[in-house]
Amino acid sequence: MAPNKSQKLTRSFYNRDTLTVARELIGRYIIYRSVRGRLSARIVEVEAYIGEDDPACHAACGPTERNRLMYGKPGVAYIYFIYGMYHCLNFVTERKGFPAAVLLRAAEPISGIEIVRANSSHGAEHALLSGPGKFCRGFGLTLAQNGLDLTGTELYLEDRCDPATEIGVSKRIGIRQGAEKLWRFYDAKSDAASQLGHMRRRRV
DNA sequence: TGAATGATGCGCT
DNA sequence: GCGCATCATTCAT
Repeated sequence: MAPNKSQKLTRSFYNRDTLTVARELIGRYIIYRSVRGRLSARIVEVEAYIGEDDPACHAACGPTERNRLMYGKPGVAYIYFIYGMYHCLNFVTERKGFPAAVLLRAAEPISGIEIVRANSSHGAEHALLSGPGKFCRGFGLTLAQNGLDLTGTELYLEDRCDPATEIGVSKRIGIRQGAEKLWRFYDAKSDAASQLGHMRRRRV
């Protein structure tokens, strides 16, 4: 059998229930063909933000210029600027008109690690992309990439998956409203996924 | 080992 | 003017 040529996830993948998409994103590979070279990483932590009824969702107060991509077609990158210095990357999900997205919170660097390290400046390899702000910093993603179509060639997810042996579920991190929803998914065995409190791993 | 805090700029009420 | 889907550093225990 010929080796599998890795395929891109299509728009129909994103055009589904957001929690399903979020769960299925764990273990997938994200590819970014940056001007500095090709970067890839394995996704290990995500969070879902779903609709105007979700008080933590950027669309909670209805459509604005900032969140308009969330109302658009699925399979698009929604990137926003936060806390004066960080960017966060989301994948828009569900049908056009319904605002929802999955926030990428952490990944394991796979290739282009030297570029990630140069963007990040310091830290252990497994920690380079372990956080939504750190991921965008390491990959070099900014508002300039906001709105990129994930079915294009610059930024996309591969169909290929290295599934987690154990997927954890928890409350979302860093929010106040809607904090009780268990809409965070992570690879429980990954060093790059942020662990919480008592689950924190011991040093080796 | 964990809690508190400063950095820093923009969107929105 | 306030609060924010963060992070690194400082401080307390």
